[in-house]
Amino acid sequence: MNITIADIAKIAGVAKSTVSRYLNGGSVSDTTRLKIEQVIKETGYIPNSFAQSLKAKKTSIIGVIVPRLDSFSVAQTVTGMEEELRENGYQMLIINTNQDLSREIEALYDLARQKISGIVLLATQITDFHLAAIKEIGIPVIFHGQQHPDVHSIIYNDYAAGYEIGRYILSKGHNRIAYLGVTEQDVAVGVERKCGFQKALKEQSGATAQFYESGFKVAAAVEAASTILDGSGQRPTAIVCATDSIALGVMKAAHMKEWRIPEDLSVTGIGGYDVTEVIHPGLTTVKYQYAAGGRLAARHIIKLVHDERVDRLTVLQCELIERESVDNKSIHRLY
Amino acid sequence: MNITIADIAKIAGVAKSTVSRYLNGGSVSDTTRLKIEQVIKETGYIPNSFAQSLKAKKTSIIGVIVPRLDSFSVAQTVTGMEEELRENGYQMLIINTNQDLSREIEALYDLARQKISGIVLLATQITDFHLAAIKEIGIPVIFHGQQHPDVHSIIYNDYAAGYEIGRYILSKGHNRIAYLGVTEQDVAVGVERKCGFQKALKEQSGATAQFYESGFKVAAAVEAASTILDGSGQRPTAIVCATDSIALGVMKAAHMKEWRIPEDLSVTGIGGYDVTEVIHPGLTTVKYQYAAGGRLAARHIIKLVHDERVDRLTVLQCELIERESVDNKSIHRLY
DNA sequence: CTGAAAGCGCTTACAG
DNA sequence: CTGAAAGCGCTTACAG
Repeated sequence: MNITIADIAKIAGVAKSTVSRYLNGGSVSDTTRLKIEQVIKETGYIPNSFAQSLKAKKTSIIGVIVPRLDSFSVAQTVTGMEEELRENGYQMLIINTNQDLSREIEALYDLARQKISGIVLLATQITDFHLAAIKEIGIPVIFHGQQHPDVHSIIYNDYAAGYEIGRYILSKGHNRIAYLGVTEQDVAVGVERKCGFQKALKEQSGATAQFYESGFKVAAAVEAASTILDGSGQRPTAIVCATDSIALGVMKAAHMKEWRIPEDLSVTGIGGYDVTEVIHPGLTTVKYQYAAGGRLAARHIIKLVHDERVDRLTVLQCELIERESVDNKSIHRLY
Repeated sequence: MNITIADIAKIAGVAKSTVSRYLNGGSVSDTTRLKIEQVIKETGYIPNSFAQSLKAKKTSIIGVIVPRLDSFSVAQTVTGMEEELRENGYQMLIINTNQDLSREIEALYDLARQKISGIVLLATQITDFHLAAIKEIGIPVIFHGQQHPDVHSIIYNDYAAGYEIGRYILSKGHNRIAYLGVTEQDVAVGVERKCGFQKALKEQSGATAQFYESGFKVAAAVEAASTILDGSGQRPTAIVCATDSIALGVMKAAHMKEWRIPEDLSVTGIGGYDVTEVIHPGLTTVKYQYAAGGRLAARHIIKLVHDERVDRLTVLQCELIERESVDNKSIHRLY
């Protein structure tokens, strides 16, 4: 393992620079090429990429900072990103911050120290510390999932997603709706989706909604939903959820109370996780193309690394998927 | 960004070696320390980790080779691994091979070239090429999920999992059972689990089972299950599935045909994915501690990197979780 | 405590 | 086509 280019050169009876030239596709005579090739094969020589990078002053590694790995959206995004990166000769270094914002900042500096070529940050919140770090490290960074005017960003159209799902649920005649969202600190998921929904609500005279908040995990949603369903006031006919995970939690809470879906309660999600298609009843939701989003982020960061122009902001569209979790209240039932 | 230790030294009026010593916690006088600290702060100096690694001849990066990222088990495993690695000052470089075995071999060499300290391979199949590569690169490698006597391995007790689930389903009075497994090329999932199940079967006189094979994905399982359920022969009262994903597919197929679970068909999985708890009815399965397995793999690879002793083979136990997807045929129903 | 010098393994002009 | 030499940015004995 400790064979260096000098060893190869000595054994092959040539100069180091010749070996290096061979390695990098420079012109070498057939005889020396054959000789070098053989020695490399015999010795099992593997170039030391540090030394290479030390000269080249960069790696072909893209850093990806994620808040967690065990989430459908992140896993899909990262999968798409990895494929695109690999196809373009880049590797992916994943840093999982476990939802710790300060760790995101650290990660930014860490990656810079390692002369990563570029960074994609799957953001949940953007703070001044983020912006300061990005400015200081001076390597290309892309936000994915959240946006900021100073940084290249790729987002999903969360506002449209909320709006579509709102229009849909209202078109089905629901007017006692509970909206189960998440913290407003998450602009994309907590604010945009809700605002989109509210816009739909405003357009429909006579419709009202109650707004609630849940954590991101299924267990938190189960709890939040139980509170809503046990509520003393008017019971909602539908719960609109900011994410599919939350919708899953709501469905579970409903099952536990033996409410039927959609007869007793309609439920919608946002995200389009695979599992929403598999469960019964299938969940009506808005599908996000996470893998495609990941690929796009990869393509953009590669362009930035090559100093090519990239749109400051890219908005990815999404699509309503109608399944069986919403009851139609606007037609008269036969029985 | 191009500030080097030499710049710091010049500005601070000291030698490079002094700066280096400061950086590495060597003894420096208070005055020079203060001076250096200030210059570093002013310039925003970030050490070049290539140069560092070039001397140190190693990184603190562990490579993790995975067949895919968008799977519950992989995501959990990797999450656990990343936490343990980070807590010990290591970073994780993930390579996703997208189920392509030859890419696993490439990845092994790639990682070696980058002087990764160690490698964890989430294996599905082990070939001679793997073994040859591992021998050649000469850095520590751990198999996770599959075993081989020549390589440090961490596996789950797949045989016991199959056995437990077999005993359980038999104890519930099922005797027309379909076992829906996967390719035997995957020793852990395709062979071990099935053999465990078969052992349970042999111990119970009069019980028989039909064996079928499915792909790993839900969609493949839906198809396989449809074939079983439409079969001309005796219909099974239970389908035992080699993974939770397959069980999810079976449940979906059953719903599509309006078979009730568990009344018309019992279903079991193996894996213990989060979603199996959330769906209705809850899936009876065998829970694998994926995150803990990932942490353990991380701990082991770190030990190997430090030349410490590690058991050649570690077998992780798992636990039956009884939920609502299995009917009890051995009691007389009241109606 | 501090500094000059050599070296980690590679690449890159520059001569020949 | 080939080789000698300098240099990438850092660390590490070795003197002082």
